[in-house]
Amino acid sequence: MPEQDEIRVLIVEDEPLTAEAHAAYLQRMPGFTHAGTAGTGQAALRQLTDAAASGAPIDLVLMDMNLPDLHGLDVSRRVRTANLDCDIIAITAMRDLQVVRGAVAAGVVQYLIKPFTYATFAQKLTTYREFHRQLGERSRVTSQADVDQAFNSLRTPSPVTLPKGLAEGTLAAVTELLKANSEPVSATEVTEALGISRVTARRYLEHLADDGAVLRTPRYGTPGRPENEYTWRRD
Amino acid sequence: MPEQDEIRVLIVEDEPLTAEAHAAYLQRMPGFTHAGTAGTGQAALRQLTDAAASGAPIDLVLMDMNLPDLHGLDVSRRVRTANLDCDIIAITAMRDLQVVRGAVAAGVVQYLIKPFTYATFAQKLTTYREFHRQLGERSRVTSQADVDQAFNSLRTPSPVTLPKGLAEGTLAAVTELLKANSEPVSATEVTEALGISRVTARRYLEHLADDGAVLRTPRYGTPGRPENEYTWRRD
DNA sequence: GTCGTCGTGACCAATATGACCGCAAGAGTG
DNA sequence: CACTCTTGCGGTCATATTGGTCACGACGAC
Repeated sequence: MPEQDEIRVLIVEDEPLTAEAHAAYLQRMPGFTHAGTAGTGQAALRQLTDAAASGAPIDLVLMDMNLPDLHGLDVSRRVRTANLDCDIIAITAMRDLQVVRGAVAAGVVQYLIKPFTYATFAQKLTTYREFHRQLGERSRVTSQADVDQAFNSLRTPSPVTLPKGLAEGTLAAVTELLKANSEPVSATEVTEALGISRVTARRYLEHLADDGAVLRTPRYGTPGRPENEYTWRRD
Repeated sequence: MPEQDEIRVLIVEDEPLTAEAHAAYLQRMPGFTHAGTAGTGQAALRQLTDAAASGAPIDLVLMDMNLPDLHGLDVSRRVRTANLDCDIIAITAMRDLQVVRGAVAAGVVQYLIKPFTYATFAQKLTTYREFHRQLGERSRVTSQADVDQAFNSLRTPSPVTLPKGLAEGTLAAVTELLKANSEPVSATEVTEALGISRVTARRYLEHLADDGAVLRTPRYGTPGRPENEYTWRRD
């Protein structure tokens, strides 16, 4: 029985086997309910409209861009025009830049490139669930910061790139250490464990925190400036 | 396509003075060109169509949501339907959550709440410029990581500047606690709940009170100096 | 050489602590 | 009953303490 706060998902995919695979992936994700599957753009629009009329609207669409009748972007635009209140995650094998740009313009919240692993899939859905939860628990936003936070929650944590001043090996070592410890780790502990300086340790920890890969929380209670603790977060 | 590296911006705003102010702000931002101003939704759509036809398309629209003829979200949807390739930054005084959700769905890349400072404005535009640059320098995306990075660059939180003596993390924790309790909270309770000292708790509570985010009322009846109570106020 | 990465040390910032001050309740005194 | 004193608790301030921040220099790779 789908609860009220479950996210109802429509899968739009013309290849039956792929659609089934996506549905199987979806079933492993808590908080999501598979509300249906559509093989064409027209069918998707019809199902969305019916669901909205029947009082059990679709919250999220996993939309393949390559459909037999319409392009996924066209379907997305029509969804917007019809004022159907749902979010869209684009799934495509196409790596065309114009499609990515168009997807952003069409209000796509996430973009998955086929083929993808379950881990990637789960990460995107978890990120979306966080976004959905944040917007659901308030009826009004009170400040710019609230809006920024909502937008920010759509970020995917994982892809860690290397800006200037950071080396791959060091980053790997820090990441490894964080993954090994389930307990929060302070910059000083990283310093001691890896034999690098406190400044360097902080450089990498801060970078990971900015990327969303680790959680940064201040620790109080002791005199002096509060110490930041860093925790690796799996989702 | 005669693409320049400058980002061509259309300002959509019915209040002439405000439109002028936005234009002035825009002029201070390097990399952006003020391509025109529209006072109504219809005029905006016309200018966008004309610009696309003339070979100098608009890249970005600063769209006020409150327009005399159409709602900004409607204009956005029509832009999508007309397949006009441009991004939209929403500007609004309305804090309705539905508008925020609708804005995300309509492919709005940033959301500014009026009134805003130049710093906030600049931050949003800088974020967008980064996104635009990332998508511009490649003709094809090569991996999921590339797409994630592009999406993430749209959703980076704004670095808020705090007065001296206050830390972002601590302020967030105090704010969170106040939002959670509908009952008035005393400084002592904040101390116990967060594990911070009374002095620190008071510094943040006073800051929030000065900002108008919380209400400060003295409580009598108990021996000793009257205790200040702080209540989060949701508008 | 030049660029990129890391360490060093001085300086800055955020917090806890504790002594002191101020305010109100309630007891004590006339 | 009125005035004063005691008492208790929160606000205020100065200071110690600790971690964060920044600029620059060292060192290795190309």
